[in-house]
Amino acid sequence: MGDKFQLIHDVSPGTTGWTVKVVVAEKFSPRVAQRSPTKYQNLTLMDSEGSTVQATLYGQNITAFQDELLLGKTYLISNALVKETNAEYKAKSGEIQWTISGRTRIRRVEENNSNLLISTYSFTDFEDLPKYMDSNVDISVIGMIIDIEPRRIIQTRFGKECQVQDLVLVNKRFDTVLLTMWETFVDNECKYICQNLRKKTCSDWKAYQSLSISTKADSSFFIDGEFELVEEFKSWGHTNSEIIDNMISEKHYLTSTPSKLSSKLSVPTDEKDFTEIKNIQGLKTMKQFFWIKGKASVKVLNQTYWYMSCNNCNKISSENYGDIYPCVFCKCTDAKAIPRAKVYMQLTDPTGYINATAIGNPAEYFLQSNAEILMNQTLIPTAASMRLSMDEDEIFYVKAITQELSPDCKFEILFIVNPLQIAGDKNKGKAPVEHIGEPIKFLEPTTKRSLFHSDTDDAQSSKKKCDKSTIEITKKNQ
DNA sequence: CCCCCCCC
Repeated sequence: MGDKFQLIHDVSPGTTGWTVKVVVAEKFSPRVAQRSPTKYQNLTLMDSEGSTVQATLYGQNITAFQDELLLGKTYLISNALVKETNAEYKAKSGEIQWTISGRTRIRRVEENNSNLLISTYSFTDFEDLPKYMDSNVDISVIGMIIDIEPRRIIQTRFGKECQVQDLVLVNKRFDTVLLTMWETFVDNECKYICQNLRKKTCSDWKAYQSLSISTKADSSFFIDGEFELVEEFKSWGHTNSEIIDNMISEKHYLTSTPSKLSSKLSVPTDEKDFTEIKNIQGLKTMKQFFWIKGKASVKVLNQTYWYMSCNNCNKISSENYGDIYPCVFCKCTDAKAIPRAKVYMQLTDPTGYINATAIGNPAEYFLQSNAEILMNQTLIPTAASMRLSMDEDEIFYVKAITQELSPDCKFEILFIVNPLQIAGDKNKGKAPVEHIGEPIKFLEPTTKRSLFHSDTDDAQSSKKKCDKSTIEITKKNQ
């Protein structure tokens, strides 16, 4: 890791022009927020000195960046949103968190920093695992996955059905533990692990993973994340492939069955470790279209009237104007970064007002300007530089976006039509009316794909979510 | 058909 970049500690809220080189040290499962339909995903990023910062992705960014931010890989990151963690939730003050979004610039660096990652973890020996039962502390283990059992369905003591799948981990002393993956870990990690195991012949397995594990009070071990340290076991696995092959063919590790310990190991007892079904079902975004006749005006002068966008999909870009780049959202390889107008304004008619956003054409039409001018304008605008309010009524085609668990509606202006233009002239009826009268539309929640890997073909991964796995200690194999 | 920046 070089030193010509800033370190994580150098970056505070308000710091500008920074670039930090980081390794993705942990990548957690995406989750659905408890009190809103928002999906979020936390990452742990580590700089060259081993300092870490929590980075969070939201919504569509989770899938957009799933192949850009890979576990254990190194990146140059700039222009993340840096802020202090919410005082409501943080224990200590001054804790910093980065939000990764479309405007965050991320550049892959071909560096192997797995030694750095390893150096910051202390791994618990398999034989010491029982000590940590009930201790409720975080521990880490490192091992190589040498086998995976078929997935199975179990019933918890609460009668809930869960899908689980057992993995066999081996350490360098050839001790084994059985690691039970639960629920979404079966959908995500196990599927990936299976693929890698299947690809190889028995003597050449190279799907080495380690797992960070935390213990909970009910004696189970939960996996709450994943990291990957390939180098650690690569040569070891190769050197010892015969022994490992033999372990697998003899299935020594199955001489002790999980059921021996299963009475002590269970799914979480704490209700908040389960996601309530009401939080994940019926998460619909309701969209409704309608017309308004009234006036628009800018009430908040000090806003950004443009954003840099992909010329293919209009989504936000972290590139400079004119640059050709691969868009993470539409996957267009030669997208061009161009400015796009936007404006936040107030719509009024005699009965009241709403706040609304316009983007692209309607924004340019209302402001009587264009995106390039808006981009280059440095001062807070005045009525001389753009239109800030309307003198006469115009017609607005508005979309309402209601989030079921959110109290307020958001409005977006899709089209603006000047009544004079359609009054008895040839443009009449040419307003873009294809959405008129469109009934309420229910959309599926976004981002159904597995986050770690792009291979989720079964759609049942929308089932959620005790993102937990237990580890069960088996007898040593020899 | 996109902006905002959301969670523990």
